[in-house]
Amino acid sequence: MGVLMKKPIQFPSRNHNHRSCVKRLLADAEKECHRQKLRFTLHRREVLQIIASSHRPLGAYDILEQMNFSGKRQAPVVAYRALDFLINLGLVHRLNSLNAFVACMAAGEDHTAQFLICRNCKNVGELNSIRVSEQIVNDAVQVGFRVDQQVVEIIGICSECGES
Amino acid sequence: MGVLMKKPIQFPSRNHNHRSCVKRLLADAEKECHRQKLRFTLHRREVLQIIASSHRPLGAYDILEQMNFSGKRQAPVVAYRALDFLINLGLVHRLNSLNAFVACMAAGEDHTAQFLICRNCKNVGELNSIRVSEQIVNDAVQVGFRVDQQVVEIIGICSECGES
DNA sequence: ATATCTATGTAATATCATAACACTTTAACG
DNA sequence: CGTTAAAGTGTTATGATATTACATAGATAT
Repeated sequence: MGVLMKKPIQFPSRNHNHRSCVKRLLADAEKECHRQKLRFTLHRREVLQIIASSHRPLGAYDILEQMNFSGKRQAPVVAYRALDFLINLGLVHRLNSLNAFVACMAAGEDHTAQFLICRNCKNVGELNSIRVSEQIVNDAVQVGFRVDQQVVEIIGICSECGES
Repeated sequence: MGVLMKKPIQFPSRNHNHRSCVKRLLADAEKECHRQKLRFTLHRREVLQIIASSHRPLGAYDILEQMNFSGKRQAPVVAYRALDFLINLGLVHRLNSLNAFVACMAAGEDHTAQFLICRNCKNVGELNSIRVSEQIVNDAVQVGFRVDQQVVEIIGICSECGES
């Protein structure tokens, strides 16, 4: 208990309403861009909105398909540029094991993202366990390895899908 | 100490001789294929040999380039088929964050592979900490998530590269 | 011998991601 | 303001990674 458990992150429920996620993320983005004097352009807003509207990871080309803001189909690079921006801002994460992207559920909280990926419903949650990340650093140090970045992606079955 | 530390896996030294790794892996492969009545064909042997000759991760097309056994250049699918086979056998691992492949350093030991990837020398070691994998399972269970598979890839600086 | 399963050869294509470069917009500053 | 520098966009092309489909060949079993 105590400091480690300050905010247990839930796996998103199956019929969870995304509207509040979208709203919160857009607000976070605006605030953060203002603070860092970065531009929250239309492409960037559009991509964030698309990603935040799903807790399923989306591929870059899935996102691209939904980018109909301007009416015409955009080139891939347009999506990738916006994604890079949002990832650097910490609002979007890339799932290496899926070549896909999800909105961050703990934006601004400075975390080492650890993902729970449900094989059944495809939803993604964040574990973000300080105990796990510290254990990794401790064990790596034992072999003289200095940790800069951790990729932790856990595949399994979420609670809702496991109930059946 | 005790059971957890039974075999601390070293990060491979920079000028480590790979010949013994290759030999051991090929022997493991033969043994395992014989046991499971699988065929250790020439393509499979060649790919394993190429991968085992490096502790740097190799892309599928890098491997393909070195597959000159038959003299002529092979189609990509040839490398991928052999890689799939070797991965299923547990002799090769895929690094999701690099889209690349490495030989397993703990073949046959039944482990959840966790990788240490040096940003500088590009060598890859295996951490394979039971404490880390158990911590992941424990923390996931807290949110009702059943873990089937773990992807743990740690990027940083190995001891040799950190000495400077 | 022949049926069956596994592996191979080959071509084509799908999927994911970046490079290069000209042009436009924004912000910053004298 | 007007000029300049930095950041963002549009467009085309290409690079990098991975799979599908299907015909053929080899191994194994009865």
